[in-house]
Amino acid sequence: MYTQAEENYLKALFSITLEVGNEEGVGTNELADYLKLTPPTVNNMLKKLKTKELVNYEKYGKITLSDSGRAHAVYVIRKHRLWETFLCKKLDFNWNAVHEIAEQLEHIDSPELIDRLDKFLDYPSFDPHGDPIPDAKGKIKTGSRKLLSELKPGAQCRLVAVKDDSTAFLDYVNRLGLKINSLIEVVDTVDYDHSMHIVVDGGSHTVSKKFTDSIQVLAV
Amino acid sequence: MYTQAEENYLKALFSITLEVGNEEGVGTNELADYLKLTPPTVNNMLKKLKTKELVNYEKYGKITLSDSGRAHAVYVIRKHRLWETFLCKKLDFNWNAVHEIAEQLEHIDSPELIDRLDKFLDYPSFDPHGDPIPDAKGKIKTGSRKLLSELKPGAQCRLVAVKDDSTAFLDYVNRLGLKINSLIEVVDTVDYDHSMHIVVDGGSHTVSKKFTDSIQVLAV
DNA sequence: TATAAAAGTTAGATATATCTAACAATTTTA
DNA sequence: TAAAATTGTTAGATATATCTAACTTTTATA
Repeated sequence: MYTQAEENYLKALFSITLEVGNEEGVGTNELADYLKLTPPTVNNMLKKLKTKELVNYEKYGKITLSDSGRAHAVYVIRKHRLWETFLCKKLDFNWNAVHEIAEQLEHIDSPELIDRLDKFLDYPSFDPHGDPIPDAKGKIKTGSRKLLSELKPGAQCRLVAVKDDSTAFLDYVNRLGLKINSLIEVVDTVDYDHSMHIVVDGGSHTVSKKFTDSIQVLAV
Repeated sequence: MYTQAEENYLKALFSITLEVGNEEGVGTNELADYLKLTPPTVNNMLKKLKTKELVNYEKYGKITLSDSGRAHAVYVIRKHRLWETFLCKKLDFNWNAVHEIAEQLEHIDSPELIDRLDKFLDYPSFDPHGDPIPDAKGKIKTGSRKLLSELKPGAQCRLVAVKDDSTAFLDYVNRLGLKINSLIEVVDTVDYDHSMHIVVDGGSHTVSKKFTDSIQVLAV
């Protein structure tokens, strides 16, 4: 099986590729930066991951995940997001307090445990942050995720994730009554500064472009 | 905090002391045997645990837990047993299938997680094997645990644990309809071979001394 | 295109937790 | 009580995952 360190590298490679849309691969320094490790450490581990055929990598070249590497990365993400969902839905943790615990839980090695947890949570498709949870076959529901700022007047959507972790931002989100899965209606936009009129839970608000850029939604 | 290895040593020391009733302390080889490690490995770790003041230990002497060592050992046992309870009660695992997974989960480091899990499970006092779960203050419900074979006719008790892991035995236990917390009534005993007449769930059975020696109960 | 900057690698050290082989102390027993 | 058996320790090796310092290759730029 895979060590915790190995799983962290696989997950990091998968995430960087997604976030940066980095098709051609990831660099050693970039990965080191992301994992908060030094480049030689990463270089070292890369050799190991290569002999295990989890990554494609040549000296001085870019790093990509192999098929088996990607499959396991997706499984680690599945574990992480299922545990986050458990922590929030069942243990009443606040959704912004679960990440660190899930970082530990995601390395527990028991496929049966994960399948049963999935069932116990009623096969959720999204975690408390609105990120999709890969299913048992590794399939990830993509949907048409957009930023709230991209929507036109008249559009309806549901909040699936936020892209800002600051307390100020999260407090504001809460104050507006926004939660995961909240229905948001775009009433109007202001051309001048791209601020937006939205309706949430019957309440009407005007929010800035800065704000709508940090809200990820799924069109209804 | 404590590493997984350290937690395993602490737990082992606590368990050996309990099981063997070993008041004066544990030997290096004994501990090595229990943990399935070599004596030098244990010797090495002991030095480390001593500098951390988790054990009392002098060269060639017996090993005992310090107060802080014992406190943490109890906490690890609390974590382990709460997770086992979760796996059985919530995820429908069979009670003899949860140990290995709990061995992993017990090392997750988050006191808040454990407190919330405890609450979620409604503050259980016993795990699925009938072993007591230390409470948040480290207090362990002792009760008057006995073997079923020690009881006299007329006595009533509840099953808290079994001392045999064989399939044959467990199948028999199931066939009798015995579960954790089952009420058992001792009707009669046969002097000749110490077999016992018991009533479980309205059903009457005659069981051998060999059997009643493997059933731990708590008097009602 | 030559040089400077950035990115990547190698070599060697450290910490943890384990091992085997050899040796030392303690305990048992003949 | 001396020899044998058991128990415990030391020394040195291995594997994993990390680091720093020094060096090399690639890329950017003047």
